[in-house]
Amino acid sequence: MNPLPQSWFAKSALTLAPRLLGKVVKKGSCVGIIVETEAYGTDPASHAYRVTKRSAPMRDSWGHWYVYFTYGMHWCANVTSDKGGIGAVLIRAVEPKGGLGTMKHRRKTDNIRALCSGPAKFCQAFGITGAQNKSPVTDGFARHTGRSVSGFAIYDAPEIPKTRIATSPRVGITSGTELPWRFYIKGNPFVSR
DNA sequence: TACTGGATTCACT
DNA sequence: GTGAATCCAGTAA
Repeated sequence: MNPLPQSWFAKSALTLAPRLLGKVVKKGSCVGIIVETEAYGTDPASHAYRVTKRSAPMRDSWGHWYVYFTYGMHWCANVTSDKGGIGAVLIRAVEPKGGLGTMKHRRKTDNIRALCSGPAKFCQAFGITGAQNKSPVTDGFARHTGRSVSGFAIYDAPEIPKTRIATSPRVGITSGTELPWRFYIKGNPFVSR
């Protein structure tokens, strides 16, 4: 299984979000399949709407992790996208495939369906914090530059057939005029509510 | 410097 | 279905 190359992420967030479904995310012993993503356009609710010091990784690069802290207690992991633009795709849910013991310990639950079925749950289960912010999504990039490998990467996997992908605008976020788009694998029990 | 609000989660009713 | 927990980033003054 090969890490996705940096160039693979040089597409718009709306294009990238459904194509990330089915890809494999690994960090240390933890392994999972991405089953739900979310893409924002120019919604004022999006961190990309106004580039600040915090959201600068979205402007400066693509194919990097953009990890931010929210609600005083949760981390959320995004993959930066949009070559020549500004954007990121939020990883909302992952189907656990490896390192379940570690995930259960971090999440303090034995309920496998509750391990990664939410953006903050995913970060907690995988031990993702601000330390991973701005690190490249691909191990290959790290090797190429000689930087230390983050150990936190997305690996290639067969495309999910479009017929298995569902799309729905996210409700409940009313600050903007444009709703973020949620993509998920139909029937997968690990997607968030 | 102080204040406000948030891409969430979970316990409780 | 509702509300509390919690603290950082952004903004206004």
